[in-house]
Amino acid sequence: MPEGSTTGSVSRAGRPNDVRPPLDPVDRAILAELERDARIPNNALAERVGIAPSTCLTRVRALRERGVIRGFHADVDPAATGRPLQAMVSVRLQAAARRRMREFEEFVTSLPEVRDCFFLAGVDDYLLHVATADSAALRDFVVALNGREQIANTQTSLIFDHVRPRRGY
Amino acid sequence: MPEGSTTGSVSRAGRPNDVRPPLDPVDRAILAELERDARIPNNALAERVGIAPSTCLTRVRALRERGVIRGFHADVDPAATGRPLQAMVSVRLQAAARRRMREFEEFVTSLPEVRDCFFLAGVDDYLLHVATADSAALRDFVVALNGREQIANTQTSLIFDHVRPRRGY
DNA sequence: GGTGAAACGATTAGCAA
DNA sequence: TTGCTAATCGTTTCACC
Repeated sequence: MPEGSTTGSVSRAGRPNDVRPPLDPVDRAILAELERDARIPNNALAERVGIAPSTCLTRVRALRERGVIRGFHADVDPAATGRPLQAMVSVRLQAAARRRMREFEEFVTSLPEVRDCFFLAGVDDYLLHVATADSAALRDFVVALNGREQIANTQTSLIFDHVRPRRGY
Repeated sequence: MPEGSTTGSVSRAGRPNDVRPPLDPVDRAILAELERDARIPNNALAERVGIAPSTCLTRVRALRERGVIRGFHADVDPAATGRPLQAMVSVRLQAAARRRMREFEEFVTSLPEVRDCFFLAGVDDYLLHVATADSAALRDFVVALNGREQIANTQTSLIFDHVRPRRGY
């Protein structure tokens, strides 16, 4: 890979080891399409964004390798798998327990009820997005959380609805 | 939870048009795999869950048609697309504005900063998961929200980290 | 629910801009 | 360096067991 003279004319003389070229409009179109439907065939994706299939494949692979695309996931309806009740549980740790936050994170992410764990800067330390079978299961979950001496208090809000906007890039 | 025929005690074949048979262990294995990697080839998926490829394809299609799988989405790193700063913004509406919640939802889901919008039962009405370029952009977003007369108040917490546990079914 | 052949899409190598 | 074309390879589909 020749680094010497050829790149000099265009390169923004900043980081010689820059492996993160900016996303061009085609990359952004690819991201928008794959976020909408991660299983669109490469042919169809290429046509939608206006490039050849092989080029499209190369770009998608590059986006994965650069970490722009972190993965592809199925969106499974929690209600269909026996967890129709969702809630947000904010958690405040005991001041002394903040030295063992890793331990807490490993604990909560091992619980089957927890869908997401956000580590926050604010009055609360964590926000947990949980899904349970019913209100009794949710109560059991919260009671179990509060039973750990690391935890100062929790506050639970039921989720009536969850909208995930279509994102454009 | 293979307990032989004991499920009959709760879910009876009462509805002749029941198009939602319970998920069997193979279905659950398929869901777990597709949630982990939505782009796994059908062959590999079939082998992992121990059925023939054609059967696997039929099951995946059925799971989609039944709404158990709601879609497949790429997970795009917000930082790589110019939005490295994430926050949770809780929103309380004016009492009078609760009759026009649809309007509010359509507004916030049209904003490019908003990744998720949760409609809550609790002290706050909404929780917004947002991603912005920097703290100035976040401030502008919150100021713009508070500028709408529907909104009573907001509270913003920065997100330091977000862990998405691997879910098993 | 499984099998095999035909149809389709994905991938690679080599070429053109 | 990037994108295109064409041949190979693997995957999906469908009729049938």
